[in-house]
Amino acid sequence: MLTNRQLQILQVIVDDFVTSAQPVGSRQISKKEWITTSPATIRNEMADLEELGFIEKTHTSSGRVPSEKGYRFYVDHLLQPISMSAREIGLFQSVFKNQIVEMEQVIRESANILSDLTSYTTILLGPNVSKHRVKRFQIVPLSEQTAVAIIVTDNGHVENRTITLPQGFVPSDIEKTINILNERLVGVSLLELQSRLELETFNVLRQHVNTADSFIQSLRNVATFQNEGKIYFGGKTNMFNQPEFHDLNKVRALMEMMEKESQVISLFQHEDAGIHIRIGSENNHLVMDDLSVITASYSIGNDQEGSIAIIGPKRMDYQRVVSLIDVMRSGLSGALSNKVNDGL
Amino acid sequence: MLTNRQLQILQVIVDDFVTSAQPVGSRQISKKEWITTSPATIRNEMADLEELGFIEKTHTSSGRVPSEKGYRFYVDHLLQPISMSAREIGLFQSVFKNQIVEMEQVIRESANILSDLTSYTTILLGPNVSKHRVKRFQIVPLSEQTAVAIIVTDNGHVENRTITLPQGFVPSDIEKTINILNERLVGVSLLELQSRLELETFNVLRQHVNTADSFIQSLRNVATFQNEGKIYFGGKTNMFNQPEFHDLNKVRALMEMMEKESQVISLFQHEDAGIHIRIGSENNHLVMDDLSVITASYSIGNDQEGSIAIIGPKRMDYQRVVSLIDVMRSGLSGALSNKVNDGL
DNA sequence: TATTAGCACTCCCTCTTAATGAGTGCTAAC
DNA sequence: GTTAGCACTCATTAAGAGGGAGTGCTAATA
Repeated sequence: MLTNRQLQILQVIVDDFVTSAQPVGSRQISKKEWITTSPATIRNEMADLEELGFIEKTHTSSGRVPSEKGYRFYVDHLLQPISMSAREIGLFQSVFKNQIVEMEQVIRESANILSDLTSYTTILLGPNVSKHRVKRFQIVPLSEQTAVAIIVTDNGHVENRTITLPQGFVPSDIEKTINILNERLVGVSLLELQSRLELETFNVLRQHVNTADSFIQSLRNVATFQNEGKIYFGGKTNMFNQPEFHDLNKVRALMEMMEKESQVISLFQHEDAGIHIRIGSENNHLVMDDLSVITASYSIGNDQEGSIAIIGPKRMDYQRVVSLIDVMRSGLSGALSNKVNDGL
Repeated sequence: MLTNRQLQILQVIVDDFVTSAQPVGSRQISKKEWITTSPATIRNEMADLEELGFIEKTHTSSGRVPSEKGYRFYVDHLLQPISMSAREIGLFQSVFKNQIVEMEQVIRESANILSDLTSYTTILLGPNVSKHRVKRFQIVPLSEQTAVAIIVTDNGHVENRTITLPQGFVPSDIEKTINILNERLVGVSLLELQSRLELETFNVLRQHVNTADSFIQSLRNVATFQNEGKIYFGGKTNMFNQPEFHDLNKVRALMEMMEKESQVISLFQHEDAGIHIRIGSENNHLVMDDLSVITASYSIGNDQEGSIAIIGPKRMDYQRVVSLIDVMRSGLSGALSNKVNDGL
């Protein structure tokens, strides 16, 4: 168990290192007015803290730097919520109050604001469409052989695919197909759509419509959706400002990671909802060893969610980011749920 | 006018510098088997070439490097088409032959292949939708107040917007609106759509439908499209491999540029069609001073086009890239025009 | 007259060395 | 338990030396 004085010292080390990016020495700590002991005493305490694994040296005679364990302890025990400045609050309100029409735009703006305020990189995961429910099917023929199939969901999301029509398919066949699909599948969630099609709808189609297997295959494709929401980035190049990223290889690795959708998505995986902080190697990804990720999820209406992530150096201003992400999550939830209730 | 020997020497300097990224010295040039003169003579010629502005030194006693004027001359007069390897041809065919369904996917893959083959960054501009023609309007109500308006174009492209319905708008009003829109606007290009709405359709609507000005405003929004095609990137991080980009600030500036849509679009602006090469400062953009951009356009069907750009260091393998981009342009044009003819 | 060998000179790059300074750990005194 | 004092470590910076690649010029050569 850490003594009070050790807690104080650990806190100063983390806080100072977060702002300066320089190893923190005993003299520097002793300068804080609320620290009354001499540098020598602090050095003894630091030796203990190091032995316990909370801080480490960059070389034999350097100041101390928080270890991952140190950050973890700081995040778990020393973090205190801070309040936001008027300017920040204003910025948030500008996105949410401003009657913005499209959900997509709200999310996009949010990502930018968050990255501006933190000067870290922000990733927003849009809501997963798989819980939307079908509102309407439509098939619009383009030519003898092709048509566009459209699904409108209860949230106003529109999915569309180009499909191939069977030989000899006539307009009345299209009408019939549309009717069958709408009769049977309106209200079904996109997640269930595939299985519902297989289990019943295809059979009905085969009975009533001059159809072909290739057409059914096309419809199968229509019902296949991306499993995850769309990804929005804010401040992709912000990491260039961080001194720990003055190394080209690191920047490069990070940039490459962000180009790969699956790797980005994996940053968001969590057992439960709430605000999560993953520090350095806790991300289980070599590229992320020097980075921390703070994630939270926001909700839209009753059962849909999206996620927010802020990626910064391990030496991240956790207090601030946690506060900001919390405000953003509730702001987004509020703004977007309203839209849903309005039927949008 | 340059002598034959000067042409030869300039060519060697450009070719060698392109592959090695190192200033080229007289001795190195004299080693080429088809160069028969001694280093001393070559030095004299180089002094002349330098005076004429085609090459320059990085410092007093360094080898020579092509100047922008030198590259320009090389590109205009010394470039010879090269043939592609079997492997490369195979790669291209895999995108175009493979019966890929969605146009978007073909474009995306093309960007990746091109960046893989060149190890530069590729940008593809999707076709501009403004020349598509309306195939069908659809309005799907979501709630009392909101609905989704959908436009399907003759190419199978789907545009959609959420709109607000006027108070007291009933289903039959929606039916009427859909009919009016489809009667009057099918076949109109998206470019003209706005003006056609204003000139006639809105008046008809006002006569037949219990409508409101807010509704008309919504429809106006529906007819507003992005002016340019979608942007696809390939090999965004390839520039990290180029030795001239071992400077963090340059990489950063480039990355930031690529995040800004308008700046990316401006790379494509050209008076006429065909393959264009812009070298360094010819791009009129500070960030691009060390970069060259080769652009070409591809066509889809009769009157739509998209563009291809390859961004590399000024020290770019112009011959190869020009060949590749030319193959890609005709391949893309062929593949996508077929799709259009199939009605897709 | 065009070409070339020879040579002094320039500038970059790398390696070494020395000086500086921030910070530590330990010991002994308070 | 705390602290002053001091020897020690290591990163960082600056200055200097040596080597190498390449040039420009001059004088000799074909």
